[in-house]
Amino acid sequence: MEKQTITIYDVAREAGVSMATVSRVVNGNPNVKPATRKKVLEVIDRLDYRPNAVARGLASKKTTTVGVIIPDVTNIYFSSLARGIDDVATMYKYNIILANSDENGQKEIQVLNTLLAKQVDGIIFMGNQVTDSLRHEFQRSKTPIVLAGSVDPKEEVGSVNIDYVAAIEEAVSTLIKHGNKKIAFVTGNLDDPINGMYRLKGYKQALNKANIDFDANLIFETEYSHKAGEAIWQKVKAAGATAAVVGDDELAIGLVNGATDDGAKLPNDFEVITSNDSKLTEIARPKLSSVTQPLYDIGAVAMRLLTKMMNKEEIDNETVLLPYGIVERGTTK
Amino acid sequence: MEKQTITIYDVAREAGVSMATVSRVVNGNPNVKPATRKKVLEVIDRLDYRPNAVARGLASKKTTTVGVIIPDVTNIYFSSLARGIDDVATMYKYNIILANSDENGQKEIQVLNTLLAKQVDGIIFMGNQVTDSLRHEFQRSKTPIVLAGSVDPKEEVGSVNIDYVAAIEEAVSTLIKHGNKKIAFVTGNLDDPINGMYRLKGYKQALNKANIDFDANLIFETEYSHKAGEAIWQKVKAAGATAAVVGDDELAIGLVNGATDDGAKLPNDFEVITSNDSKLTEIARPKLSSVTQPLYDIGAVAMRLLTKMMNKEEIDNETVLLPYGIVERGTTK
DNA sequence: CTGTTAGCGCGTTCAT
DNA sequence: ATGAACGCGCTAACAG
Repeated sequence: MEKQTITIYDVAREAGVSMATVSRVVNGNPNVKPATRKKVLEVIDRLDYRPNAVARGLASKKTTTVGVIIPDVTNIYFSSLARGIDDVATMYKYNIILANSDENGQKEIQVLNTLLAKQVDGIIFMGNQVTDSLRHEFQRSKTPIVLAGSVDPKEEVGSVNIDYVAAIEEAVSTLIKHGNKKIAFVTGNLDDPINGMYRLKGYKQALNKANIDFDANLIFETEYSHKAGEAIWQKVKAAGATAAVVGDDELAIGLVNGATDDGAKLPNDFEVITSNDSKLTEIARPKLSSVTQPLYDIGAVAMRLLTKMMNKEEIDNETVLLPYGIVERGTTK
Repeated sequence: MEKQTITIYDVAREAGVSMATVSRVVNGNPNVKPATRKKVLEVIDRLDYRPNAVARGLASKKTTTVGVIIPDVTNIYFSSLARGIDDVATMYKYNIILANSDENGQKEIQVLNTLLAKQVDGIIFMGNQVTDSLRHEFQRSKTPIVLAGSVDPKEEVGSVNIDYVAAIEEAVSTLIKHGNKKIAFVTGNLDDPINGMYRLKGYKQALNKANIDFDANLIFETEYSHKAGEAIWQKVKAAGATAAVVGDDELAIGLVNGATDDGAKLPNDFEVITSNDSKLTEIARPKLSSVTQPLYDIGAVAMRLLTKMMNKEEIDNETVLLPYGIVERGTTK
């Protein structure tokens, strides 16, 4: 199994120079006479030499690869972020090791450890919550980490997000303005601070400003899936809600479909505003009104931030908030 | 920047044994006296030692990571395959380097090269077509490669797919049985053999068996997006088609939405059968009838096949076809 | 069962 | 501008 074993040494010998010189031209070190550079380049080309990144990694202590922990690539919200991450990673000559965690705490720290063992230069984490054990692992490794579309209430690690509190407050206020008094809050795991702390807080604030009492029966915690959305419609309806803010697009479509299949006419009989503005919102019928957030950019900016950290550059702000908005499409009056 | 630099040497010294012994216990080599194993393990735990995978890779010439070239993670079809790939990769202790290619030939070979430079143990390729330059790169590296949901007409590289010819023939036949005579064939790039060769062949065969003349005006080549589907509806309609087989779910939903928004009632006014049976088919309204194919499994089996190749096991069949089917949901009578 | 000794392929001083 | 030599952390024979 002699895998392509042309080393820097072969090139050096063939070109009549030393390994050091070859290394220099490969790494673009200017201290090489143009003539010899040309000669070396030529040999490299002729021998079809390809630098071994592993050896390089060992010697330089840099792998030019970053780890990305993602709950599930199959979820359009996360895959959109991932795309942004990969694009700017590529832009900065990094590669991505992608690992699905299913938001399972144990898998997460497991994966984190193998990522660190592989000497990734940095890590981007997407997931429900930064548990203490996870934070512990983060800290004992000096590897830079940034959260994308995920939040650490203690703000001990860099992150890029939107202002979830304000976004949901605005969404709920919009619904209130449309005349709704009983607005369901349908979302995923409330252990995720994005749901249980921020979004819920925004929800309550909007209610408060409108002098509407908070009703715990209007809070629905479920999973991010179309099926879960369909299933929860009856409960939402039974609770007397006339509208809902939903934490995930797929879930929202499920709810909308559940309502529609049940004979409800949206948006007149029921209104919904979802949270991620993924492409699903335009695919659904009626199209989903939504909080807008720049998914691709969240990933892209997170990766950009990470490059700065890996590069030990000065960083003005470890936690960046990107702008959000509200678009009203077919599920609001 | 003293990154956690506890080496195998530190452990050896601290435990009063040689590096070799430490290496043995770390790698589960049975030739170690239980007592010393225990001692070493204890030191490893106390020192919080983590084997450096890069050094290991250099020494063993195995990185336990495989490269995955994907057109776009954001496309549910591919991300479904990716999920299957990652899951079995994890199962076999591999990690995945994920790289988006946008089906851009140049990016593909570019990415392929950096993957090889990083010494991945294997590669899974998803993409339109295996161009000659790509095949050239494949061959000059002795690295195992398998295609997932992608096809190489020359069958020179392993792959896992479904029988696209038969699947589409069956889909079209179903449409014909429903009384349709003018059936549009709406798909992506015809340069992709899956579209231009296999699916198209199945389409023609079905027509042929029903004695329906092939009409080139019913062939629509576009891109895999919802928008493209909406846009092409008017053309499909103008061509007089009463039904369509579509090569991508997002594209199909676009077509369906385009028709519906235009006042058509599906499935009575128009029928459509899509090709991937991704979760989008259940999300859309009406739900999409579809060729079914085990997306997750295609990825999983591809990865499994790759592990065998990396392991130099005997392989009975380099190109495996998984079963497909047809489900009729809301877009067929 | 355990220790010694070579590399793996490349980056990086330190001389020259 | 270029070369010699050492080391990155670990695996893999080979002895013992």
